[in-house]
Amino acid sequence: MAKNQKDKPDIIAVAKAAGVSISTVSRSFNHPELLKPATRKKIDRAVQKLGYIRNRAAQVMHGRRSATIGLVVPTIDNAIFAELIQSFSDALDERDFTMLIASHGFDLDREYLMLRKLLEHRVDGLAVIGLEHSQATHQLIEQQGIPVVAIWNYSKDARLSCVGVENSDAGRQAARHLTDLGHRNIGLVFPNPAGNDRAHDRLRGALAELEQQGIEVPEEWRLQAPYSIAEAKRACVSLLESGTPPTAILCGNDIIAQGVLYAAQQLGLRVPDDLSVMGIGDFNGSGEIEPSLSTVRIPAKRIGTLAAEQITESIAGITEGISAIRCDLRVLARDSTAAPPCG
Amino acid sequence: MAKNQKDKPDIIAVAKAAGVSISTVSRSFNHPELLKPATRKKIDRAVQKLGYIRNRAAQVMHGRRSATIGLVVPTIDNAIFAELIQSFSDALDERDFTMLIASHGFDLDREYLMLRKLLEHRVDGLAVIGLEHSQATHQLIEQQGIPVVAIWNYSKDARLSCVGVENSDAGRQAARHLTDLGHRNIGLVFPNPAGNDRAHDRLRGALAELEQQGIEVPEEWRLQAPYSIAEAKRACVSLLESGTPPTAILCGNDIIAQGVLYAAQQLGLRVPDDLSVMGIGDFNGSGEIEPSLSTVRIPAKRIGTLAAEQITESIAGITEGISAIRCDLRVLARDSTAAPPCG
DNA sequence: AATAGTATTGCAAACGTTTTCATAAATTGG
DNA sequence: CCAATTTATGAAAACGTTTGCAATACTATT
Repeated sequence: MAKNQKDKPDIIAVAKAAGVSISTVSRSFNHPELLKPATRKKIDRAVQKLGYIRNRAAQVMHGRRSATIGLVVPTIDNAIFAELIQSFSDALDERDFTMLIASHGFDLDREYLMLRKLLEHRVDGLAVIGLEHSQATHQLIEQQGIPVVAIWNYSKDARLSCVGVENSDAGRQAARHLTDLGHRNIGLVFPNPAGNDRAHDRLRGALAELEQQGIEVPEEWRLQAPYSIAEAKRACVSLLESGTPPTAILCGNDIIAQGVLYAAQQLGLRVPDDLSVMGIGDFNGSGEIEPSLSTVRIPAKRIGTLAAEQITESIAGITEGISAIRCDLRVLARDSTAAPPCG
Repeated sequence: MAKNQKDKPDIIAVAKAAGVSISTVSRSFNHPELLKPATRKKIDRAVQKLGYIRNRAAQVMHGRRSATIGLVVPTIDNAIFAELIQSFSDALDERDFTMLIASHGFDLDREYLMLRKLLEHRVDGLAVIGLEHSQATHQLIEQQGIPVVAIWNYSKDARLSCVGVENSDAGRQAARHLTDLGHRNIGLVFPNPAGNDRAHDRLRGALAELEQQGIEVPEEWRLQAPYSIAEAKRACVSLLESGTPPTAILCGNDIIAQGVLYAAQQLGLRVPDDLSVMGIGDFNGSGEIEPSLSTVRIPAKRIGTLAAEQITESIAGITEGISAIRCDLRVLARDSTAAPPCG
């Protein structure tokens, strides 16, 4: 028989059933070593019988941790964020935390709202993506004095603790890989950098590297594409069909690169013979595409795990102040890039 | 200056600052229409000034909704679950709920633990994937009398409210598509069905359809692959290299299909001329792969949205009892399937 | 101007825990 | 066998809200 909403057993019911006081029951959960084994057993049996489940809300009210962490991401439905979220969640889980998650669709004003929402639930810590946030967000964090970790982007003098990679470096390395192969005519397909410091930094890094080598990228070779294979593919087709296509395309992430790869295939261009395609990210499956995608590996799993460690330690008071952890990048030269066609 | 953890302003501080009673402040949040506009303004200003954020935990203690829903999935890092999670989360968000999420890695015993964990946080409702769960899980749900929705799989006489598709039908339709094209030699690559009723049902449906048509699938053409492009690709290479490969491969989901596609490409097999590949799911990007993947479309977004509606309505008491919502499937015949090579 | 409503606001109990302090029980040493 | 510890348990305050009920301040009617 399904019980009615209201008659959820509470600690008092357990105490009665076990024939002990409330405090004793509470202790059996929080400091079991203080109880006589016999008492503990009595309580365990009562808990079992009644199907009692602790009420975290009541604990929180007493000033205890909520044992929850809030994560706010631009979007969940994104190969590499999904990988990150998974590892972050797993690592939290090992530490007995639960994850509250919210997404804002790359809108930093909505991000602020989501943070507030999570704060209402009294999360013990907060994780956000990237280091660029609205003024209101920074103020909120400052004011609440709650542990926060920024994931994905790294900067040695960040305002927030962070765990991530130097995205400008990712862009630089990707560009460098192409120029090392001899490319001088390079197209750029990146996401909209507004409110997305990862994309912004990558693009900046790539352009810096190219400029340093005296390479200029004409306006018509710079495309903007959202995070979508379909749209990247579509956007790219026109670029490749134009009279003078580049010999290589550098993409802001592997999803875009995948779209570009398919666009090339559709147009009958051979990769890498006719066109080199370079990604950033090394998403799940990037190594299995045919031709396998050259990319700059960003260790999503590792970042997620480290971020979880950082935030929980910060909550436990083990870590003090701001810490910045940089994860290494490395170019994975696979089969989608090669020297440009003889020229 | 970052405030100390402890001096978070509470409703009392706000009341003092606004020069009103605690109850009035509380009302300004929960029944603003009862307040004189002037009073409301005073309170708003005080809230603003102090940076007050409501404490949901205290509300929960008073018997109010926590405004949270717990979602337990096998894994977050999975193209189609990610899409589902996103739409579920978005729909919840519109209804002012927050999502707690946990994953169990296809281990139904861990699923039970996760549910308990979420219950400790007093979620107002619970969502799980599929209709197959451990005995303990069913008992827990029964006993707690909490609204639950099972997502992804549909059955007209399910023990739980559900929103999903008839997975056996998905398998059947996929098989049917191949046989309609004339295939009789069909390989099967599916995930491990243990604790995964979606995969199990699809496989069952496919086999039923094939059997009905007098087609038998030899043991060596039945492969098991996890949810991974890389592993599916690897597993499939050996099958395709064997002396007598099938003319078509039916895959348990689009990720596996993608792996199979790449395996074929790697081996120089032309799809669909030499080999047809059929997926199930219609993941993001499946239509853009070259060749575009034929598949059975499962409307993940729609399912997520409906599930969110169902669970929130059930919490609000609008819906009573068990309801089962079936979403339609349809075959998307794209470029990865064609008639078998002349035989 | 007095009365009857009605619109606002305040008081205090209740929600389910944890924890400090106090007390009772058990153990130890002499 | 008693005093002195040490161990195990209980009583009650506190946490930050919401809400039923009571009180007060208006408004509209006569």
